[in-house]
Amino acid sequence: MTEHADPAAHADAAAQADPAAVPYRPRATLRDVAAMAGVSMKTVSRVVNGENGVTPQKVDAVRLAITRLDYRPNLSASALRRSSGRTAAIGTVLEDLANPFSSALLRAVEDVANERRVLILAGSVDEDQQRERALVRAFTERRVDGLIVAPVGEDQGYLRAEMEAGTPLVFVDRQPQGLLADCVLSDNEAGAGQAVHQLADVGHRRIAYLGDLAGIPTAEQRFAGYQRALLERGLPLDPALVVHDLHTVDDAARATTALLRSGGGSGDGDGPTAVFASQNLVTIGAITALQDLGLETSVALIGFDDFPLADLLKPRVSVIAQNPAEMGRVAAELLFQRLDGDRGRPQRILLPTTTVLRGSGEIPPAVP
Amino acid sequence: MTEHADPAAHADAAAQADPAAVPYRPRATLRDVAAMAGVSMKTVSRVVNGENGVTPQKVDAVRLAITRLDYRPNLSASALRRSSGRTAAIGTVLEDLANPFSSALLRAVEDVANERRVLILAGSVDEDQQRERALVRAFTERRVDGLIVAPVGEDQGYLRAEMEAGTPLVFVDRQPQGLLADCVLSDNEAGAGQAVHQLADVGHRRIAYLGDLAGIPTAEQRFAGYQRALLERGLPLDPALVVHDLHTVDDAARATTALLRSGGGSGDGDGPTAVFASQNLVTIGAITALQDLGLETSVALIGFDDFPLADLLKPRVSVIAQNPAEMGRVAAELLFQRLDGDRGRPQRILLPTTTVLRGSGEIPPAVP
DNA sequence: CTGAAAGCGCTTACAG
DNA sequence: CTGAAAGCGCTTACAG
Repeated sequence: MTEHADPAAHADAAAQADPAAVPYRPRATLRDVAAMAGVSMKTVSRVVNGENGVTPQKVDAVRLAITRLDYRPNLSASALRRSSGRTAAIGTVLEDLANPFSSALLRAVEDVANERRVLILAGSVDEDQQRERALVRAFTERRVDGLIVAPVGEDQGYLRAEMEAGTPLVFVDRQPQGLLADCVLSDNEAGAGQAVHQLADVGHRRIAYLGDLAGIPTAEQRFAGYQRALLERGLPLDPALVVHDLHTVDDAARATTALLRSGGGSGDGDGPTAVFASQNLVTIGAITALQDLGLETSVALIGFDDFPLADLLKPRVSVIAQNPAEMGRVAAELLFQRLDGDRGRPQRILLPTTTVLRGSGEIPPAVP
Repeated sequence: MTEHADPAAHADAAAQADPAAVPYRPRATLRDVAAMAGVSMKTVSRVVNGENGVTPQKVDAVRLAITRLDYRPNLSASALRRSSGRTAAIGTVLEDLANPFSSALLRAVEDVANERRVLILAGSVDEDQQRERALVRAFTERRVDGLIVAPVGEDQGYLRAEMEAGTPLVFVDRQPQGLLADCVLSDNEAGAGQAVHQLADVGHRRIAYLGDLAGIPTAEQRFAGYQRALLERGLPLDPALVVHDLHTVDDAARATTALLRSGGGSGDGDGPTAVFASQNLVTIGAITALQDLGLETSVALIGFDDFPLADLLKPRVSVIAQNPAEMGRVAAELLFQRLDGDRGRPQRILLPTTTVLRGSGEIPPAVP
């Protein structure tokens, strides 16, 4: 207010208050603490690291100096010199930190790491091999203690050098290619099979498959499960009911609409009477299309992967649920087991999926 | 297989293949590269950092050695010695990495940071002040270049030392207390006002407020907006229509049920004819309750904060949408602006909310 | 254009 | 119980 009344005074005040003129206060170092406490750096180091064999008086003097100087140890410097070299940080490379699957997984990793006071570096790859490699490199250049990776590239052989250097590595969601390493996966094939069996149990014989990009290993496994279950049920595999390469909600909605228009969902044409959507976004696209066509209560639907609010929709959406949090937890525990020295052969852990019947997967085919 | 036939052979094979017997290959250092290339460490350093003034022959020799040794520079060591001290990593302290708001925000921060080849350390506080401080401390001990914090504690004064040491700090979602610093917030009060005005426009006079823990600043601001809008509309503030301290879906569902049973949602009692749910989980709880009571098409509802699938529910759910991605982007850009030397006075950026009318917010009160 | 010496902040490996 | 010297992997500040 005063400043506006008197520009000159304002300028002066600003110059004086100009934060750029105030140099940053340098951080106190171990040496500063030692000087203030009147002891050697080694003694301060002992106190900071909780080693014993320091007289109480010196401990107090050091503690006081630490408080007064607001000393924060530099963990990078400490890790550099330490024989273990541990940085107490791990890197997590995921598909997209914003999607529910990745973020639930990340959160579970965090919870396990947190118990050990280990921090998380995280990044998204967006289905881009270059990003995967760039992130891994960036993490290793910072000497993370371990890596959890949801691989997207076609070859993870480039990680061999890291493994040989002793950096534990656990893959999640998708199996690594060209490298033998720990991994934690959903049992995609069995899960897809469960969906088909459920739909067949209700009486469906024309079950559509809506799948993600055919090159993705998880998509392939789910399609394999679909095929195998049809076989087990003695149902024909009708190519007209199979659509691959759907990667967005819109893709899936369009494909669903086309499929149902071709035969009607009433069972009286050659269209499907039930739909298995092999992935989250595809499921949502299918729901959108079913709603638009007014067929949501007459065509059965089971989606792979659960999603929030699935039980608030009408009908409630039945799903084959994965457990990303469990995947993250198991992966992190395996990683720390390796960090603790376990050098047994690489493990491949398959996590079971859960069939969650809420309504849409129980709709029977219309009786002609 | 053979191993099972001959346990001794197996043991032998295991001993020979025992990975614990294989020592990890130590990582190559600058010194190793220099030795192999026949140059000094300084020359290697120049090549690694892309400085010029090195003869092409030496550059080639160094590059060759780097490739052959699979050399990865140690960025921690480099940062320790560098005058800037930059670690090319920032810390992000959020409410819960698994919730959609936090994860969308984090992802946006990542995208901005990624352009500058800066990495993200991230952690969840779960509404716990201790965790907030512990995470901040852990991040600063690793000398992150900057901090983005969604504060939960009642006082952020403890961060003053960090700011004075030159670590830029940007708060998101909630305003810091006891510290003047940059922050990026949703305009909660105006957003809540928009909701009430919309409902009043449709004819509602009895609008319930379902709120989060009363101590949370954002909840307070939303309640303030609710009150102010009622005043502007000349509507009475009926304490019977106000419920605070809802923090879970179940809390909210119970409160909604109680509220509607008390007067019926039909407008003929003294219950509400419309509901303003001030937070995501509360909105979902309210929807659950409305559906259970069969009132979802007769009681109007507007939720604060958008959520996935809101437009697949019946009726579609109207919301006051925040923009967590924009919040993250703006916060990150502000942070990097500070890192680039901007030492202007702290900014407080208010992000506008958007009213998204999808159906539930347009339901008129029943005519008695 | 190139490199030897010193030092970032800390811990190790000793010696007293 | 305590501390002086050396060194982790790198860059700085020089000197040639």
